[in-house]
Amino acid sequence: MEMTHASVEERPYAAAQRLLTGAGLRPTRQRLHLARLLFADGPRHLTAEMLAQEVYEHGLKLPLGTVYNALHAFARAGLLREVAVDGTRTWFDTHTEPHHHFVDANGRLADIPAGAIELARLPAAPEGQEIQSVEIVLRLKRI
Amino acid sequence: MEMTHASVEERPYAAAQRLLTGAGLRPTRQRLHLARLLFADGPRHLTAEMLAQEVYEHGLKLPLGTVYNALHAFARAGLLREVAVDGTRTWFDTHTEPHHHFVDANGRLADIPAGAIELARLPAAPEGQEIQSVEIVLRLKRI
DNA sequence: ATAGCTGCAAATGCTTTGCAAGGCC
DNA sequence: GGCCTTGCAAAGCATTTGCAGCTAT
Repeated sequence: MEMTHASVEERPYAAAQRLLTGAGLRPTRQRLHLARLLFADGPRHLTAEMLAQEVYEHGLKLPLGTVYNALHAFARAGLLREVAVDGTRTWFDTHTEPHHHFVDANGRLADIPAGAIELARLPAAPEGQEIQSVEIVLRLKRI
Repeated sequence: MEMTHASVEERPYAAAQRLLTGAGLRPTRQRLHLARLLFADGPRHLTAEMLAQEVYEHGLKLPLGTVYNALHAFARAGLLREVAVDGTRTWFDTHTEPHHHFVDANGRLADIPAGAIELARLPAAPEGQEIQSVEIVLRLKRI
């Protein structure tokens, strides 16, 4: 009787469960909620606060600290990527392949489609170092 | 007698004075000090705190708030450029021409020489917007 | 059982702001 | 004199941390 009820509630989390377990993360209730919101649809760009707000709108309330902890755990596990494009807040991107971003006048992010931007030449890295990543940001303004 | 003494002390500030006045900024004592440190030599990348520390080492002590005010005034006047490459602090760059940056493992910035990096293709900006700037960051790691 | 999470609240670090006093034109 | 800037301290924000209690394995 518990079983039946539980399975109805938990089925939607099955994908999230696999995702977390596969990444070596404990599938806690909080993380499952977050993963479901993050990875249900296509690529997303959001801040911890935006995500906490979404959680809240879905009827659960998570402390911001927990949301940060989870997001960092996800990022460490390779499920998310942190993007630093403005000095004030951290964006988390569910799209983890190398790609670049538009930043609009309000500071919102959008992916630049793969292949739409291309480098013709890269400098050599300074002595004793190597290039780890290339990040291109195109800042937009309204016409 | 005042005259002579003053001129000896103020001569080093002549260039800074012209710079500020030319940019429409009042050449206050604090700004002159800062401008002298910032623009004496080649391109520099620093944070408000680093600059305040330098001021202190030169025998004057400026509140951080004043340093921030001055840096923002300089940036508004086009003497500096703010660079957001990490989510925690704001870098100020004395090099105002369009150019790109290396960010090393410690978060320190270095200019990428003009021409060492080149774009082959840019995406179209989304509807109703246009590209204002292109910012490329090459993150480095130690080998 | 136990290593790892969560919740909460306090702490942190950078940056901004308010406002009275001071300085430049 | 009038407006802008400074100094100082307090406030603001996003983020992190400490720690007791909980939970997944």
